[in-house]
Amino acid sequence: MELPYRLRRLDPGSYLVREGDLPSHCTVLVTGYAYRQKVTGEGSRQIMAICIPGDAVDLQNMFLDVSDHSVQLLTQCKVADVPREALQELVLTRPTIGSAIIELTLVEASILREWVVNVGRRDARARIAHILCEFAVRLEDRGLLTDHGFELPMTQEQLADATGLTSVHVNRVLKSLEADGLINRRRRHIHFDNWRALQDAGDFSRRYLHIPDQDTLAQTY
Amino acid sequence: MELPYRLRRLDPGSYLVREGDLPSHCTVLVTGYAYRQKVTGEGSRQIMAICIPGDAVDLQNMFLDVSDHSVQLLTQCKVADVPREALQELVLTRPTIGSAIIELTLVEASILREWVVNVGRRDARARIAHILCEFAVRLEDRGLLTDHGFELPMTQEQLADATGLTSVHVNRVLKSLEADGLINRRRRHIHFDNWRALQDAGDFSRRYLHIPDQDTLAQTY
DNA sequence: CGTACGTTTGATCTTTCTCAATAATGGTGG
DNA sequence: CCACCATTATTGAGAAAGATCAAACGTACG
Repeated sequence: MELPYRLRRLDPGSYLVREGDLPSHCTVLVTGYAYRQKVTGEGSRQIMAICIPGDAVDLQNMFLDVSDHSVQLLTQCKVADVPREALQELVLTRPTIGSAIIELTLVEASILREWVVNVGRRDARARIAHILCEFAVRLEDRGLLTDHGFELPMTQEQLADATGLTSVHVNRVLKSLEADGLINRRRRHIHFDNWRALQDAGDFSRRYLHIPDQDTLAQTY
Repeated sequence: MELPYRLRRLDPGSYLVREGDLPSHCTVLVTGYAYRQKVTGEGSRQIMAICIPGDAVDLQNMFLDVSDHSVQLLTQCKVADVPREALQELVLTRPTIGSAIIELTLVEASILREWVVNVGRRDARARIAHILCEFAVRLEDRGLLTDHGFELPMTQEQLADATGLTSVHVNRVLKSLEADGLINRRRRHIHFDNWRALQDAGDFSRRYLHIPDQDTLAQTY
């Protein structure tokens, strides 16, 4: 399958899609990180997903009309834009690809369900631990995990908007997780000192990510 | 398209899928209501979606492996089971159907994103108002809205589990919404006394539901 | 070297939870 | 039809997690 595409390099803070847009192409993150976001009438922001390299950012907009949320870059990114029509065409001519897209979308929905649980029914400590675990496992699946840690590409305020907390409280929880020996921080770099305990603290199970591979994080501990 | 199916009638509380299952068929709700649910390690429950008549309940399980959540009935239901293979086959032979399923799944994801916002960044009053609005508009779309109200098929405890609150607090908020003249309750029946104000209170906009039709609720007020 | 942004910390305040008890409501068997 | 039982709804009082406000401290970067 040879899809037409165009490469772009964008700076942190750029929008890939804005709520209300009617985008003409589907963007794939080649390198860098982004997040899906919505702002309430009151003006507070909620982040509903972190996009990592390899993620298709707006399948939504290929098959639906007006975008229901925004996607903003966390870091400098290289992205590939695929025209909307090309993708729609591909789904119709190659049903196998259609199935693959259904699968991608279903996994995304599964992750969203877990986010609802995280934000709705876990306390602050578990929420933070959970999001760290999720991020680590997803990165690992893409081969982006350095030894037992990673570079968290977001500020504590963004972490707060992803967990439904305030940045002040996120800070306190991070410090507490560190004090308890679950993680280790050097600037934005998170190292897992006790992966097992962090998973427990976050009530984390990787089932909902639907990643078939072996859990090497678990193996090395 | 003539899909093979089997009809069943089930009682409230029955499970259509359990987390961890590997279901062999996809269920469609013909009549009655259900919800998607997950239970945390601490034992608290979060409801992530309400299924209404006409909803396909586990597309998830058609294309993914082990189920990541449970689906339980709110009311007595009539359901149709379609074999997993039949549906997978259909997607491959009829790409148009594949596109339609992608679309369904994307809308479901959009609703989930809004739930994350609701539970993560709105206060109790707005959460309740929002979920009532969402339910009303979805029912309206299926032609299930009686004049300007509907029969809420869930207890206040279930409403609490859907909004990340406690049943006690849900009760207080409902009473306050009623006291302020936004809604009217007779047993489980909710009547919208001031649809405009309820939408405002819930920070509700129907965009994320991706329903093309006109908003008749708005027209009649 | 200064400015902007992000992090850290402390003190106080609010929303929502918890615990507990009472009142409706609906369904059931006699 | 009625008494009884199990849910569900309602209400009050006190407790707690997390928010808010405010300030100080780092660190990167132009």
